[in-house]
Amino acid sequence: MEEKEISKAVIKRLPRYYRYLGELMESGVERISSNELSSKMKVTASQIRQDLNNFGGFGQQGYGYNVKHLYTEIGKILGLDKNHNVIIVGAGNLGQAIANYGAFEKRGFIIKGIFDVNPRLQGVTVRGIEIRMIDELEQFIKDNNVQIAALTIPKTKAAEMAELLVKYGVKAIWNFAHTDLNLPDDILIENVHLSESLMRLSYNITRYEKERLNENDN
Amino acid sequence: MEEKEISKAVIKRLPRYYRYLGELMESGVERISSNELSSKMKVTASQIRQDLNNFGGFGQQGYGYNVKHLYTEIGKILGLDKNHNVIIVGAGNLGQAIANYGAFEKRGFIIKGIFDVNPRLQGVTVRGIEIRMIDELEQFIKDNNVQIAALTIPKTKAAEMAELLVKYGVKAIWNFAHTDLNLPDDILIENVHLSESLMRLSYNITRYEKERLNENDN
DNA sequence: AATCTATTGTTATTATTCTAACAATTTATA
DNA sequence: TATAAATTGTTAGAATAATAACAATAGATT
Ligand SMILES: NC(=O)c1ccc[n+]([C@@H]2O[C@H](COP(=O)([O-])OP(=O)(O)OC[C@H]3O[C@@H](n4cnc5c(N)ncnc54)[C@H](O)[C@@H]3O)[C@@H](O)[C@H]2O)c1
Ligand SMILES: NC(=O)c1ccc[n+]([C@@H]2O[C@H](COP(=O)([O-])OP(=O)(O)OC[C@H]3O[C@@H](n4cnc5c(N)ncnc54)[C@H](O)[C@@H]3O)[C@@H](O)[C@H]2O)c1
Repeated sequence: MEEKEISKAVIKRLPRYYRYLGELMESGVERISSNELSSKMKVTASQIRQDLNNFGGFGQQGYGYNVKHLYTEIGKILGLDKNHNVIIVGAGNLGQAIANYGAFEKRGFIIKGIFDVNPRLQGVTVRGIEIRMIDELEQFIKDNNVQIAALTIPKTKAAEMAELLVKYGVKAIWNFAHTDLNLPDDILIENVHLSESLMRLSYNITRYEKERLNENDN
Repeated sequence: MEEKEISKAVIKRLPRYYRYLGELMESGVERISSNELSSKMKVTASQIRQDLNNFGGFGQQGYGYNVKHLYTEIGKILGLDKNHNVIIVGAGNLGQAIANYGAFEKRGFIIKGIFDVNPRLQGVTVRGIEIRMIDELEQFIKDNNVQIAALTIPKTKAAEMAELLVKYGVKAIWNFAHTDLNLPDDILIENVHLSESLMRLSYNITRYEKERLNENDN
């Protein structure tokens, strides 16, 4: 029985559905139609139905979707029904900000440890989690079944560290360093390139200013 | 003279071209063909040529692209040749991490001020930048020609604060709160939804594990 | 129980994005 | 200076994604 390949675009939208359904659930809404959801989320109802249908018929004709059920199902699809063990590599500004953010744990992302090379950070704790030195990394990953490593170290060190993490058994890297990691195909990479995001904003500001100038010319 | 609309997909790739060209420039490479760049960046040469051609013919047949020139031109397209005044609203974990990150200034994103509601933070400085209280916000935005606000406050306050920022004259919001902002069409929004990024990783981990199980069944 | 209404699942159509192909043009070589 | 090689800009074609349409079906109404 072969699974139909789900397009990347659909996956990208799933967390947003999940968020909206969670909010609806919290405010006590029991059922919702693709049309109502459409106007809330500002996407077409057609797209909602098609997206959801990739994973099976969660709705009922004439009724709509049961909010709680749909929320749970999307959660399962996203793998949020299971815990994921996470380490943070690089206990600098960003690494500590992430470590301090409690909400990830609620979604099943358990921050097991934080690592750094700076000996002055050894033993310091962030939200009760101890910062450890790199020499403990290998053993720790194996002992704690670490799946995900958040990589928050300078870009010059990132590629090398990523390879080490993979060697030690990490399966997925959440990469904040401004560089592309070249790792085996079975290693999952999710890049968070904040400066690219800021550049897109800058592009749009620039374009918008240009447009306004052109309009004034007419 | 009408400008051809550039597709979102192209804009999303521009910062990555910019990064690669910057690195090539630093390592002294003077010219590059779409084919060479293609193998470095792992995208098709065809796409590179088509992307760049949206903005004009930067290359030369038989020669390729001049790295420095192309880098400069893409910088201009992205609006990186001008400074942008930025404030950070929310001096918590994330807000301070961003404020502490010096590299944005090098690209022309000047962090002018940091704001919070917590009186205990008043006067504290981050990388020399003073944390101010919200009552100074309006005047500060006007005095400093602030274009971009990084929004790093809890999601329950984000929508309200975003409206305030717009009212005071901010043109673009870099939104880290986990919520969609509904603002006038001429206000630019760039969302950084970290938990969505983490959920995508979780989805892929889950799917990959499933695939391996299926393979073993055969 | 029959009919009407709402709303999905699914197929068809349209739009967007990506890749391939190649003529035009420049540089390098003989 | 003529010819060959390299490589772009651009057009054509293929693939992917989004929207629209509608038949099928469940629930509500009479
Ligand atoms: N802070 C931001 O807003 C921001 C924005 C965009 C990108 N980034 C990127 O995120 C990464 C982290 O940024 P930051 O601001 O937290 O930097 P930072 O300098 O505050 O922290 C980096 C930490 O990594 C540690 N480190 C260095 N090499 C290491 C190694 N081999 N193993 C383990 N730890 C190591 C350092 O000791 C330091 O504590 C950088 O690549 C940066 O470019 C950060
Ligand atoms: N830290 C992370 O890793 C992370 C990850 C994902 C999302 N986020 C989101 O980013 C935002 C900030 O996260 P954080 O970890 O920095 O939170 P935080 O609690 O550390 O900081 C929030 C700051 O905002 C201030 N604040 C509250 N209301 C304000 C207002 N009306 N005006 C100005 N300041 C106000 C608070 O005093 C506090 O200093 C939140 O929306 C959070 O959900 C953070």
